[in-house]
Amino acid sequence: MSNYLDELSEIQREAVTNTEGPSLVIASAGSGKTRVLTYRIAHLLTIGVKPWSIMALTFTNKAAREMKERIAKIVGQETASKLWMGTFHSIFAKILRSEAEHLGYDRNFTIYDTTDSKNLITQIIKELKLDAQSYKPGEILSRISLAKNNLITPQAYSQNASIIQQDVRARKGEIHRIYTLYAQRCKKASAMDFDDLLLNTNVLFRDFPDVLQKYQERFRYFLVDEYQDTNFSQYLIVKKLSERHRNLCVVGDDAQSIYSFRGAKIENILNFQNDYKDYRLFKLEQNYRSTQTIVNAANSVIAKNEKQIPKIAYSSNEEGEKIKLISAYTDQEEGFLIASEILNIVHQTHCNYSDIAILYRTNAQSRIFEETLRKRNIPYRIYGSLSFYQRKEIKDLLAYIRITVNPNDDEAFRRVVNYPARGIGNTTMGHLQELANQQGLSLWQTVGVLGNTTGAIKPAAVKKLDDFRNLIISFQQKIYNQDAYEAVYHIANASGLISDLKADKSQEGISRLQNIEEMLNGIREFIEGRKAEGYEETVTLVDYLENVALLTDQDTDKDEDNNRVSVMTVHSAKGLEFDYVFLTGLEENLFPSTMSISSAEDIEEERRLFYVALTRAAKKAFISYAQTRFRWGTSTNCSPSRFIKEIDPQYIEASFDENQWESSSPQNTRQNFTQRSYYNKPSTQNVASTNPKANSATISTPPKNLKDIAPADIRIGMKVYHAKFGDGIVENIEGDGPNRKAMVNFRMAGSKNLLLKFANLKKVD
DNA sequence: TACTAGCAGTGGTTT
DNA sequence: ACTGCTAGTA
Repeated sequence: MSNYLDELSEIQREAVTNTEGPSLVIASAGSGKTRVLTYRIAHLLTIGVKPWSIMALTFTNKAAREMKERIAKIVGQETASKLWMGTFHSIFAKILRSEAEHLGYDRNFTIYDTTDSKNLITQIIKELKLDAQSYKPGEILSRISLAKNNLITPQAYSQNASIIQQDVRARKGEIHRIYTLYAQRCKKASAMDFDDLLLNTNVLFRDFPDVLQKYQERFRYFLVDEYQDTNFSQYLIVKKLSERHRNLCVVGDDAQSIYSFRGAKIENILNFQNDYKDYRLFKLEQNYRSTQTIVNAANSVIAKNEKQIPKIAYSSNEEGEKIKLISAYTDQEEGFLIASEILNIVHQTHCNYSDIAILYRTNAQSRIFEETLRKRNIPYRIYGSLSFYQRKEIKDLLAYIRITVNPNDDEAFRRVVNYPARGIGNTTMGHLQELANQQGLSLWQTVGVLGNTTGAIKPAAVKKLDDFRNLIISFQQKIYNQDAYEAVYHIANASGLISDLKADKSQEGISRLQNIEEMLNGIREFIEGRKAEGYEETVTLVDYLENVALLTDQDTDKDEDNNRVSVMTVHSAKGLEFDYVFLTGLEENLFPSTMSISSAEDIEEERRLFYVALTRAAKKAFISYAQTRFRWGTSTNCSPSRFIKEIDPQYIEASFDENQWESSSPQNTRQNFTQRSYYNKPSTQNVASTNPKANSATISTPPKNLKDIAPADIRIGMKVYHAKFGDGIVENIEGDGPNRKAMVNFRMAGSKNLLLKFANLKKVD
């Protein structure tokens, strides 16, 4: 630990040791940014700064956790765990909870996720009887989000003539009313959405100077990672908090700003010098990660952007291999070719699967890689996409937990009031909502005063609502004296959720029940984790809920078997590195995305995204595109991305030939290529001895055959189930006659993984 | 009120 | 392809 400074280059060391005053670290890709951040914090601790006076803001929970682990190795677990390190959202959620009363919120406020927000907006649009065609919840939400990130309150929104005019021109003149109602409803439900966590922090600091002062005094050193991706709201929080001690170190790279859709302002980093005239600038330009070929290729592309801080990114590593272009007839073939390529790499270099990543622009592309990797027995892990916490049954259970902790949480109320069925239908709920609106109460509070009103809701329905209310009250009595596991176990049973799932004998039902079990296990692990950290009191439901609201799938990384190929979006690959990287789907209208091609600014962002993707690679990059791709149900023709052409050709293995592209017939059918890819790569050792004919024939028409199979016996582990197939692909057929066996690749409902199972075929054509 | 089938709309990246 | 909603039926 004494020689940690020796591991740094001169410029890195300066960035680490110049701890006082404002500093801007421009860190281009692979320049050791994380190392600088961790060592800077370690250095602060070494020179005697108290851990709880350091606030380090990262972009993802994962980044925070990894950094914490690295710091712990230098200064010890004990000290590291006292740092205030996390995402903006999690750090300020923590602060908001302890200051909630100032803002008129319950300490146990709920955090609404995007789905909750959209549901609420849908509800409001209905109540206002607005045209569903022009008012789409997703769009409205992003408009509201944008406003919040720029600290425009509903009131300010309604009074801002130019905003209103813009809305009216877009035939969405009522957005200000939706925004106002939305904010009111959230408040009434004691709920904050993601943007509120930042907005309300700003409100807190604006309206309660003594509170601001308290935190200004407490935190003496600030570090902000990925500064180019902060929005105005985040910018202002940091600015205000650091005003007192002025020890602010921001780290970022304008070339990697890829979150403007979420309000990020690249100007924050470009204009840092305006706010802090006495700032010190550290430019980390040497790339220690990638080969010269990769760095130069990436530079040749990003040079096309107008907006940027001048810098020279260079590599002193070996020249390395050229980028390999992979051209596929279809998206399926793209998957197969990449799988083959991966097997080759592993075979030739003996690297780990975990040194390889497949990156794509949209989550929708993940499915094909899932299937093709599965078929070649290549272990993989998909990040993002449908998160565990997005699944129906998990959301249901979470809703029960939420309403128990915060009964005013209307979205949770609506979700579970009639699940499992309690005879409280739309009619009753419609009346209840109306009453709640009239009286300015939450749904929960409204049920509480129903006895006093003689209204539309019939006594039978009132009784049912009361029963539901009493059920939740009985849960509430458990939350402070039981630990989270016991409480949730009780809730899952007493709510009827478990028996409802048990009654469902289908594949779906079984899988859902397993997910509930998994969640309960997760809670147990959470409790143990807390205790390991030295937390002595009972770990309650409230503790758990606080933790879980801001978790994403990527945070539940179990280290069981880590030797897997990483499969993820380019966005979530930010900050990571791999020896071998596959950039996939490099086609116009996909990467760059359709939505961005009309605006120069958006194209620049896509180009930065491409830059981020390419610079993830340390040793070799592969770029693939398909000539036809299944999108929105049908096959569409695609042309290769402009970004391929923007790479200086000297860095590409086979020079890109447009003619070859044009002349090849896009009419190649699925069957043609499927056979082709199978025959090209006949049974590698990983593929079970398959009959290629059976493969190509069945792959082309999966669902039809599967209908013939049902009901089938499916073996999962040691158990055999009668299952109805939803979707799947017949992988291989063995034997003969009416009772042949099939190896079937199918997806359990709600599960993101494909499972390879055997099924007894009743009848197959 | 609960359940099902059929239909329409949608498809971007994330805390 | 996939979800979420609506209408029709039990």
